[in-house]
Amino acid sequence: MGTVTIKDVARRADVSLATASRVANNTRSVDPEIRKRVEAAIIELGYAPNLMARSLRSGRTRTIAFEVRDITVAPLAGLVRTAQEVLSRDGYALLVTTSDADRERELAFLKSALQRVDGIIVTTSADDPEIEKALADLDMPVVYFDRRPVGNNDAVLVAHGDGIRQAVDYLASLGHERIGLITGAASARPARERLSAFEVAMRDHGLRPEPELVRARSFDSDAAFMDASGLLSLPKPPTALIAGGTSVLPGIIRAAHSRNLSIPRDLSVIGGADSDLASLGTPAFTVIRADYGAIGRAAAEMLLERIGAKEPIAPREIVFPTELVIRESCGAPRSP
Amino acid sequence: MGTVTIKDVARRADVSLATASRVANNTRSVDPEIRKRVEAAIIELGYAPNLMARSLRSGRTRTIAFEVRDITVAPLAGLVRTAQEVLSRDGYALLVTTSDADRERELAFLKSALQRVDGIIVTTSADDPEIEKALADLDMPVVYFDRRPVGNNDAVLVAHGDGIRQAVDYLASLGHERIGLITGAASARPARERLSAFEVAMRDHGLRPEPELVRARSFDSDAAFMDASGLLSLPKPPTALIAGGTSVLPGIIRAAHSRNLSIPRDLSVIGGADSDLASLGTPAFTVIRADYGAIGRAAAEMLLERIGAKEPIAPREIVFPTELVIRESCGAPRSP
DNA sequence: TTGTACGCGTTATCAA
DNA sequence: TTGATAACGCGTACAA
Repeated sequence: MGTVTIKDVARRADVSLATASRVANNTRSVDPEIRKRVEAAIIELGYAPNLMARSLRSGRTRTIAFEVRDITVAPLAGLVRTAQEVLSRDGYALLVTTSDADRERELAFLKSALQRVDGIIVTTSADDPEIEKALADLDMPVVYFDRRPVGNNDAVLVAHGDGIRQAVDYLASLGHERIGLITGAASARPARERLSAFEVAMRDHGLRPEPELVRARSFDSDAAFMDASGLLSLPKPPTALIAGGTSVLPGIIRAAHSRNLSIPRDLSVIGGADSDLASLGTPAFTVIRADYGAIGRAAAEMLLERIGAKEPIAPREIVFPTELVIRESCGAPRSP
Repeated sequence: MGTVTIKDVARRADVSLATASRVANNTRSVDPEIRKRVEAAIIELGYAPNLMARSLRSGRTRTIAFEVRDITVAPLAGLVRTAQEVLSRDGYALLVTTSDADRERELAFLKSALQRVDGIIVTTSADDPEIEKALADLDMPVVYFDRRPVGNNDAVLVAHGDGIRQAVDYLASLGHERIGLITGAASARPARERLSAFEVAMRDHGLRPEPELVRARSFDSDAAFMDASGLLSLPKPPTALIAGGTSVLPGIIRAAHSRNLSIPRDLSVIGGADSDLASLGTPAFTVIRADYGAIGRAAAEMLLERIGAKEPIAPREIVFPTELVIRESCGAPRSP
């Protein structure tokens, strides 16, 4: 099909290029009758503005980039899904990159994004001065997920600390004293929040947070398996384990199975996010839940607001609550 | 930062615009010394070509669109993940859309993609003349997932039929005769393949595929729950259930739980894809597995080949095998 | 209110 | 081999 341009529309409606453009963009006022004529031409010819030409002119691309650590992690996929719903409603396309938290790939992505998008949503939350600088240099709106915003930007955050507190409260109420925590590296906010909340919550219950019962290394399932195995083979193993991250629960379950430990009889377990495995596994797992769909929506909405704003907007942070969904994976500690 | 254009490079190197462009694009031959000078200027100024201008000129965007039914379905997310790895290696960005198999959204997406991308990967596999037409009209390379290609295009397919055959063979070998199948609507190839393979496989074992034991409605987990509940409340319920789709297994498990049926004692179950729930649930579930990562890679590679091809390429289809991973969710049928 | 003309940054064509 | 120049399609400043 020979592409139809605004020129064709103008010719067909027998008006100038400029007038046709004005009608197409609803800018300035145009004589009602002429407007009718142009609109008819647009429809007849099936005119659609050339996005690249428009972007070149305006500097806007109507595209958003979403940098996600790993799209196969269900809550993150949920984030992408709802963000995309919101964005497409406003005619924005969504560019997705899985970075695997790899610095080089993140930097390459940011570089390529610069020209392609009007704004960015970032989920990789490790602190890294170089990446922070790259993001700051971008000079475009950024929404941070689970990370303090850099520069004049927004953030959507999960109250991971509250989640851990809820979990510790619950376990303590069941009588647990040796509680273990497995989470990601402390260089990222989610793990950091969990670690410090863990410590405070334990103390509040008059318990000593034993350093040997805490592992903060990786959100990866295999790493969690090894961490859990290590904890469970301690001379004095924990009686309860909290998963500080989505993929940690599978690792803990594998470790428990491999040692023939029964949950919750031998070990109480709290998952870091809800999932099919958590709700339908045996036992059904008590989990720390957050509404990732709502977070994705909020991130997209904040970004669009900021992109469309005439006046500068002060940095905003929205903290989303966690909820402890109590199921059957926790019981009283086994008598020593 | 004041954008640096090729004009600036030309001025700095004291050459014409054209020459600078030639060096930047490595097109035509350029005097070695001049080339040196221009390259130096490019580096000094930190020149990066403007993608929009380049796209406007060339008609290429170095972007691929990936239309996925639901990004939160793990195997599909895996597809996106590996496809993106391959694409980004070649400098391509990836536009992702979750369509929810909604016709309107798919059509809108295709329309918006037309201008934004050089090629498309499509996973929604329902037959729909209007969408097929839209895809054909697109006049750009398309790779179809789990669907016969339309026009001069490629497809990556899962051997769903083989998977069902493997499942039926296995269940028959355990002595099952009343085997049920729950899968999606037959308007999509994956379900269609499963249904016909099911019928053939059953007959091959001298069994009658009872229509009342087959449900082909939706891949959705809630729908699967209702379908499974219906089957299990039949006067003569099935002794084994095959999940023909990723999200069907959770539905079946819920239905079994709600009726206090024990797997595999009261009911044998085979999952439609591997997952945390399948491998770590109780019992561990026998599943039909496929390598979705490999499929995503293949799809991306075929698309890039076709985009870069000078000569027309004949339509290709790659069929990926399934493997029955035997675990503990199947046993002999309960004596009637 | 309308039209003319320019520039956004590239790449490609055509002479020199 | 190099350089001037014309598009690509659009939006808008400026003039009418």
